Amino acid sequence: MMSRQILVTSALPYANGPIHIGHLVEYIQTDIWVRFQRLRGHRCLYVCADDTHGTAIMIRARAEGRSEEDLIAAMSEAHQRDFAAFGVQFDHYGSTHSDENRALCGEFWQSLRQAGLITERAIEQLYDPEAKTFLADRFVRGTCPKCGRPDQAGDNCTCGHTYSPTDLIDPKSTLSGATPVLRESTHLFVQLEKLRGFLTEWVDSSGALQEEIANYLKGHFLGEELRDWDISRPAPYFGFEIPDSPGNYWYVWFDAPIGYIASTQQWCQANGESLEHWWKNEACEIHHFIGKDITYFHTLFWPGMLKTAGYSLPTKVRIHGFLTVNGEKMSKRTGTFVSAETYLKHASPAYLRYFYATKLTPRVEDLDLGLEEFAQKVNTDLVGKVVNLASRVGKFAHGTGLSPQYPDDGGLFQAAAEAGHEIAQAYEACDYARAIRRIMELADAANPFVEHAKPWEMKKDPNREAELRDVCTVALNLFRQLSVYLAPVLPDLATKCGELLGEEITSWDQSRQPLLGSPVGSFKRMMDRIQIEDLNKMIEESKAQTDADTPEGASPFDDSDQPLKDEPLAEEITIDDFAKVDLRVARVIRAEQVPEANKLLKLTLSLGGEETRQVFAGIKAAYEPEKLVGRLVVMVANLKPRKMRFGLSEGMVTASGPGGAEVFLLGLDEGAKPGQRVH
RNA sequence: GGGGCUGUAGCUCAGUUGGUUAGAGCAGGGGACUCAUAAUCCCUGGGUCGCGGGUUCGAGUCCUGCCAGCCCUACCA
Repeated sequence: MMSRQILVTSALPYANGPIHIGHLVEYIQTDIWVRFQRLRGHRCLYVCADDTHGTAIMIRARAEGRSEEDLIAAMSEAHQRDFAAFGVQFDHYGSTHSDENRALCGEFWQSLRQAGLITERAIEQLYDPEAKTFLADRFVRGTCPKCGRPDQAGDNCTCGHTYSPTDLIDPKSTLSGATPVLRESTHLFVQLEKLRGFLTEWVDSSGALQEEIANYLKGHFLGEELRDWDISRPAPYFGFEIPDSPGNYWYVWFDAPIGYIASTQQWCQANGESLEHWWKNEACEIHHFIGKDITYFHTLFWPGMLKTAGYSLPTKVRIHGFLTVNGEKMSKRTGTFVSAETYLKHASPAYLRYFYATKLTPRVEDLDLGLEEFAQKVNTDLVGKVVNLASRVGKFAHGTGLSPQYPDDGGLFQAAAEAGHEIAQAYEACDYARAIRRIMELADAANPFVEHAKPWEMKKDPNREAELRDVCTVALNLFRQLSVYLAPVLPDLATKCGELLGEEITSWDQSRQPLLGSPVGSFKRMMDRIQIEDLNKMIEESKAQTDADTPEGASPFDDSDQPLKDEPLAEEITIDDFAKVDLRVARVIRAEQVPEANKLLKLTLSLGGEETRQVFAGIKAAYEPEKLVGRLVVMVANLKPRKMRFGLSEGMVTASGPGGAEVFLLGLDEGAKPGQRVH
């Protein structure tokens, strides 16, 4: 087999927070791939770095009263410690805040200038006069211009409306509380449209992208004119100042991917290699592992930049989905937002590596960590099947050693050796789920062999020692094959296997030849079962950390303060004001879909007797019409009727919640009668 | 509304270019064993392959319409 030269990257984690189990999907996925390539004898360089620039870092450093450099150094250390603990082995871990990166950014910039891709224009942006900084959308809050809700984010409201922060009524800076002013500044843009020909061709036929991603890009971006990419930010900004545009800085997404190259360069300098050999060499493959959220930076801007600057284009951009826990988005409130550090206190990194491997496919699908499934899979597959194989003959084998010739095992070893091709293909294609499935089939075939051979009976008969040794030889060699195949995922298990059998596992080909005639070390427990209680404790601890972040404490209920933050209390009113609103108990007597409406249901409400009202309610995503019929609701009965596209709405049904599927109708206790007023 | 993806046993998923009675693991039920971390082994129940059309001698697999879910994006309130 020809040895390949491969450069691999994972996305650069942002230096604004700790690594959590969601990040780890990607780093574990990448690390498995890298270890696999090395086991196959390929030359593989794995580089990464902290992504350190941008307003968020600047703000956080200020808030903590220290320099940005100080903050990012501490973060980098924490990140690297977490990665190391999970067995993620980089050849080099750099930082985008490095001299090498600054120089490379300058080089890319020059190329873009020379290619005539840079343009300038003035844009208006909100500016915080107290904090003396321009405000990114998320640092502005104000009243929604559409629905009038106060304290909404800079780019969209909980009502679903999207707008520009300059449209907000009464905007406030979240940094200082000051009222931002509109200020004009010059921004620099990359005219991506000029690269359309190249990008279309690359997306279509380079083979670098998963099919669904290529479809998405073609349907979504390349279908219309590509917008200019705003690539600069005015001072103050933590980043690199643009040499030929004083007072302006490269936007963090310009220098972040260049950080891949800068980090490689640092490694090259330390190891006496040339950067060109890795980044301007057709023989060198380049693989980027990223999450779906940063797809378009890596599949449009980045190839465009590389092409313009004369660097190699990615061989593959391998995009994965997000992590969900117990079927839901990770959330601090439910304790499923687990940091790497917290995880490590409760469970072994090997478990997570294995579980992720069983779930990872080449598709851009979200991956669910069901805690029950997690524990069950690790306990059954790894402890019950794989390690058990060694565990059950370990004691016998220590006495006998391995047979000088490989005994008849009914073809098990041979079959497993042949399965190696298929397993390798699956690893190569990032289809770890498939690889693991095949490996577990082998483990499933191995245990019955021991069962039927009954080594424990042989042990009792001194005349059968040779037979016993043969059984051990088979079981341990099958175990060794599994360890080789699992080595990319479980390097520690491979190490322990190597120690037990006296030969380190360093190559995939070790799965093809049995180990014979050598002594066997004393068996040591290789892996423990997960206790589900440990995982529960992990969740509890994560939850507790969140509570600690929001002091108040001592409440027996752990309701979040977020709803109140999202929608603060309205101004005081008198009882007479309240009396103007006529709230009535009503019974839903009909509930229908409105075919043309996305969010609305058409309700017919009875106020008792013959009195009915037709009301359109935005609760389609939250309620099925059939289940509403018959129930009591509270309606605003004296609201001025409103003509809507679908008909007249003669009132309003009361409910809480931000909208969408999270809408909760007000209910009534037993005994209430339609038509009764709510006081 | 537009785009992308998904929909196969209770759960997690496999089903290669369409080809015999649709598979695995786990969970469930029954039994066996004791070397092993209440591990293992044997047997076993369970599916109108989201729904409807079409192409075909033959469709989970191809085409089409619809439904549901997730994501992106827009609009409407």
